[in-house]
Amino acid sequence: MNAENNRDESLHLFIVLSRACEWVTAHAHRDIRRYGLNPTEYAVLELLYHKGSQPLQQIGGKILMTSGNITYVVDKLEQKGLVVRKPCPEDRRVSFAEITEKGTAFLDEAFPQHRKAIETAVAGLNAEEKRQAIGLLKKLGVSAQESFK
Amino acid sequence: MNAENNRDESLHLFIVLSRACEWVTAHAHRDIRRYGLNPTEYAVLELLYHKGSQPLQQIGGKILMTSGNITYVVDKLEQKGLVVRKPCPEDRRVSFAEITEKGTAFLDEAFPQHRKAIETAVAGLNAEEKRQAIGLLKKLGVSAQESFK
DNA sequence: AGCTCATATCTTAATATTGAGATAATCTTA
DNA sequence: TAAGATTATCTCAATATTAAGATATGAGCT
Repeated sequence: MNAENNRDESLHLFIVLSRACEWVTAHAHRDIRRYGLNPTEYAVLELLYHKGSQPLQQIGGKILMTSGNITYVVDKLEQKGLVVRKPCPEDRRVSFAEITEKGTAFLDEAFPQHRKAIETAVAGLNAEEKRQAIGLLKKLGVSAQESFK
Repeated sequence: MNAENNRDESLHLFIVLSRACEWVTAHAHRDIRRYGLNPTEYAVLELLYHKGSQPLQQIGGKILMTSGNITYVVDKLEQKGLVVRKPCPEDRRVSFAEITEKGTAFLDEAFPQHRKAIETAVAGLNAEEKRQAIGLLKKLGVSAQESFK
């Protein structure tokens, strides 16, 4: 393999990666809209549901988002009663976002449906192919993150 | 493998797919901003550069975007002198977007740099792994698109 | 304590994107 | 040919997101 082929493969990889992600995401977003949330709101809510309370800052790290947008999205979720802010006792600069009972009840209902939508979206790969894809994508994601200084 | 493991793998696949795409895209976007364009503008410009003039409608199909946004983005590119609208002689509802000389000269310069940025972003996989990933992602993307009725 | 630097959140204005629907041209088919 | 359906673009208001920087806290040092 020469340098030129390698070039082409890199771009090609980026294209098919983007496509696959767009279309699987299209399934996910369509599902989320049924719940009256936008994708960002859902992503934050699910993060809190699965990982517990988070400082706003860390939400931005886990879901790629600027700080201004985090504030905005958490405001929205707070208005809907799905999330509350809790001041951090050790560091008064820090606010935690915490899911409310209403938020938990909501995701208890919505999450299994959401999971089904994702299963449908990725049904084009069989179990072994999924396993392979996971391995390759994990490696790719980690290295791309690390080389993004 | 039972149904439950399969479930978990689907979600897991979606997560690593999203992550990989986010981080590779982060490289691409950072590169694009150096040129004074936003990612959508760049995507439209590159489409015209590589595939020639396109009806606005078809731009929306190739880059997932709503029609209102296509109008807006093509306006922006037109203001910057990188693109012009050309009416279609056969169907007067249709406008083509066409890249200008200035736009072509711009991408002659920018595209090789952009390609390098992508190469760096995906350098975590070797040639064989890229080949495998391309195969799996192509299959996944096509099936996700097809099942998104 | 006071100073400086780094960090976390928030504010605000500018920009980007969506969603609904208006407008106008083409196609279909009776 | 005329009516209705479809398609392509555009308009515009509402919403989402970014970018820059303001504010406030904490940590380390003297």
